[in-house]
Amino acid sequence: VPTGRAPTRHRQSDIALAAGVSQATVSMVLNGRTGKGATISADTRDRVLRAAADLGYVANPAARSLAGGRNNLLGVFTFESVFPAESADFYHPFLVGVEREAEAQGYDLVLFTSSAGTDGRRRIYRDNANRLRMSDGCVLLGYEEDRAELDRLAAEDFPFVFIGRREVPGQEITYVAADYAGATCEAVSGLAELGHRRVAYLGRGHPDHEPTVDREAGFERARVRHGLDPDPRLRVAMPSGELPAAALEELLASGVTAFATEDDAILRGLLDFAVATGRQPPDDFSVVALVDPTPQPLPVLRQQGSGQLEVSGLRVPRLEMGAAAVRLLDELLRGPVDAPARQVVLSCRVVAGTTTGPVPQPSKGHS
Amino acid sequence: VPTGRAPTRHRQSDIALAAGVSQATVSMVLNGRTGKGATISADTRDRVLRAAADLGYVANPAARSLAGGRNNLLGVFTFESVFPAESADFYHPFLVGVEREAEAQGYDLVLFTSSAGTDGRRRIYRDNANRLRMSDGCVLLGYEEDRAELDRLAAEDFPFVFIGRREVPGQEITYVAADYAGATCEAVSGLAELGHRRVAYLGRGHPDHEPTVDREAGFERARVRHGLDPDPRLRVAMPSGELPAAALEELLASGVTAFATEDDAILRGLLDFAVATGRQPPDDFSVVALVDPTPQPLPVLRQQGSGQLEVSGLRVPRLEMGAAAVRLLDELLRGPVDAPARQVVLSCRVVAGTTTGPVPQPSKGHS
DNA sequence: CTGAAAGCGCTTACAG
DNA sequence: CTGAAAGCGCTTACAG
Repeated sequence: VPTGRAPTRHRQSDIALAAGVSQATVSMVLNGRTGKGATISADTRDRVLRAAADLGYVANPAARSLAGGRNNLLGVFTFESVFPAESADFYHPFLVGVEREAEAQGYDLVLFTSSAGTDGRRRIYRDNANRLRMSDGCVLLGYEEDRAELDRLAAEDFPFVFIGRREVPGQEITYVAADYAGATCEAVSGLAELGHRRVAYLGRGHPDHEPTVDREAGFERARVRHGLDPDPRLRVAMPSGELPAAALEELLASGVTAFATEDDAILRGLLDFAVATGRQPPDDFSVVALVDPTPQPLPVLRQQGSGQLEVSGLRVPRLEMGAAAVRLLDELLRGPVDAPARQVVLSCRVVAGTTTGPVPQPSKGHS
Repeated sequence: VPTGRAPTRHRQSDIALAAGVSQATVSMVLNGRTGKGATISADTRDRVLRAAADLGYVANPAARSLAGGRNNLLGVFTFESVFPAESADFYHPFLVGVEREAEAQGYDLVLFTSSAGTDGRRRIYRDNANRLRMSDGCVLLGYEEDRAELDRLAAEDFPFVFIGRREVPGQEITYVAADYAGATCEAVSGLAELGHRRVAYLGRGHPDHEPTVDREAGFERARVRHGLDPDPRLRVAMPSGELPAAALEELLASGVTAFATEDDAILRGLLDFAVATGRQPPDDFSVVALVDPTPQPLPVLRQQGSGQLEVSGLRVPRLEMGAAAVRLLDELLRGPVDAPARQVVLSCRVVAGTTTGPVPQPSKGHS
């Protein structure tokens, strides 16, 4: 006998009593059930409805979902150690997209905030249990995902959608990704069309990370297509996100006229370098960013001409990706259990901003 | 017989089978039950725990809460029509506070995104059900709350905490509020100490809204304390948030030297008026804002001296309020069912910014 | 057209 | 120390 706090609430059996029908009939009326050879006389209907109104009846959602099997709850899980509820966070727009589409589809959202591990990283599996199962299905995101956890999750039959391309060995998983390869190719092609021939790729050099692989592939595609300099020294791996000024000077001295930056930290490092050395894109070199600059103020450049600094490069459709993830998850939940995994790839906008321009006049001879 | 995809999910009876015990024992072990004359042998405990881990067991939250147990799920509900996941939203910092404290306390969060009504307003009661009951308890927020719904919720015995002071007739509810009265008094007293005697209160004029009542009470306290002009025309009610320039001109002509603005729209309207008429706080009049200006750029004033424009006035401790709400809710959930409602009031910081200064020299005689 | 019954997955007295 | 049983409030075949 539970000690619950519920005694004040009425249940279907109370209505049934008041209306002089069975509890099952109350359920049917309240849910507007019709087909299945079940019809309710108008009279009964009215009595039930009136009794329900009189008693201020409210269905117990827990009981409802227990009986019906579904929660109407979509999970949101991120591997990032800080839940991206901060504004100006890179992940925030994904969440906004998820939330809007969840609203449109009539789902509530569970934010798995409880699962921070001792190291500050979030974990799916805690005490050897998968808390995501609290929800009907889950949207996952985060750059630094834990592959072991992801592999284990993929091995279960729990429905989930990753935001971002991720490959799990031996499994097909459902994801919604940005077309980093295509957009990078487009952005770098833009540089080539401006005349740039020695373009440096400044990246983290994570060879196992799909988003990096995609950008590098797009870069290579543009390089081949436009006959850009294949010099391997132009592929700069900077795992910490920092590159010494000396190395940048060396690249410039070697004839590099444009940079593609893989992430925000690298972009900012490059702009800081420009400020520190009195340089100015696009006069001294061009820059394309391979991901949106975050809204934090950018380093102020020497003189920004008439208008604002607008970084050239990709714009990841984060809102749309979040919304698409929810739609995919919804399809997963509605479809048959054995439906195949699906992959959706959304195009990025490529912006011609104020950080790209023609090849600067070489100070030293360079054809 | 439900058609769901649930059969893959393990339940306590599966563990019981695997561990060779009864389902009830599994429940006890999993819930760490001890007292009540119920003890479990270490051996049984281990077997159950191991089986649960092997099967990746996770409790069904609906079943748990139906049976009177707990979910570890805290709800977040806002009456605002757009869920405040947008950055730069007034409500966003509340949510960040809620989320951080939820993480600290080990709760997951349910965002009730599904409950948008046809009019775009969110509703607690939909399809005759209180969906909040999906969670163990709920944090509510939103300026334009629906009193009928709030009253109905208060009449139930569902645990919730409102962020903001709200009074429900005949009920004590638990809330965490900002001390608008005290902070408004402090801010207006600051004006008085600068010599202002005719201070206008620009508000929405919602006499039933507690935050408005509190600010007006604080204003009145300061007025009496400092012998400010009691002229009732200085209490300006502008329900739409807009006041015609002519009315502002009239106030200034009548000798008003300072304004207290109740919300962000009114503040911006006043600053726009200043820009449009070539005026400049604090040279031509002083302004204190009775709520934080949102991060959107403010109207650019004629000349902002050496530094930035910083609006004088209150700073609502929104993060702290969100966190406090979760702590209150946690106490409600841990405490006895009949524990009394609690009210927590947090102080606001009062900032002396760049929009307040000494009384301008009167253009027309005015003592 | 409506009722009796089973069952969703749990928690909690209550017997052993 | 552990099991059998009741019950939380619903939905849904299945009989009438």
